[in-house]
Amino acid sequence: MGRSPCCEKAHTNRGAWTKDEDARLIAYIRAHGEGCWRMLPKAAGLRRCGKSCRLRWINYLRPDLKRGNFTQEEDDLIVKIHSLLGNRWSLIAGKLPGRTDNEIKNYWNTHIRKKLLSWGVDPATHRPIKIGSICFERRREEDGAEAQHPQPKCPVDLNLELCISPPLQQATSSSSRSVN
DNA sequence: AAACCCACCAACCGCGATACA
DNA sequence: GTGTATCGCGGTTGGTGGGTT
Repeated sequence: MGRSPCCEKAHTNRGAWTKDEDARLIAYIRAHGEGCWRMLPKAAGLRRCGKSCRLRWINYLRPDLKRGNFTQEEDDLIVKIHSLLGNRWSLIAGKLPGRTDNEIKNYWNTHIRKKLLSWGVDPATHRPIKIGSICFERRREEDGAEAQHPQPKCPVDLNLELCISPPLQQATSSSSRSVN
């Protein structure tokens, strides 16, 4: 048995939100607060599914959101936390006030991922990329590509070695993890 | 000026987790 | 203990704008 859809697609708007829809959503949440996303669209007079309302609020309309470019500090922090937690975007977002998981995920995929790859670092493991048994960086030296197209170097102070913070006994006795 | 390419990002989709009857 | 509804997360898609040919 398949999962039932979260909403009746035939009677809901899809795609980009209009100013009027944004205004209705903001007004409703200011008056009633967040929560019960399932009921919200009907109560707010929106032809959207609750999921869509929640996403729009969290990723775009929340008043505490910090818009604009990521700072170098945020950039470094994302890389460091990602090396510990992997693609746990909501957890990473929790360490970056004013940033959303979606925003960080997009930033990772469009900026940081490419930057790490250009350094010869695997974005998934945060370890030097190896091709077969040959290290990526060594290959570059061997084929002379480095001389013709010098690559940016990984910052010295950015520790990309995997470093799981919980002590060994915690790692074996508990699955809960925290980053501070 | 037009066509094409690419990067960015808002939004959607599917699924696991959780709450509740 | 089980089934259902809802929430929240992560992966992916698609529209748009800017740059290049």
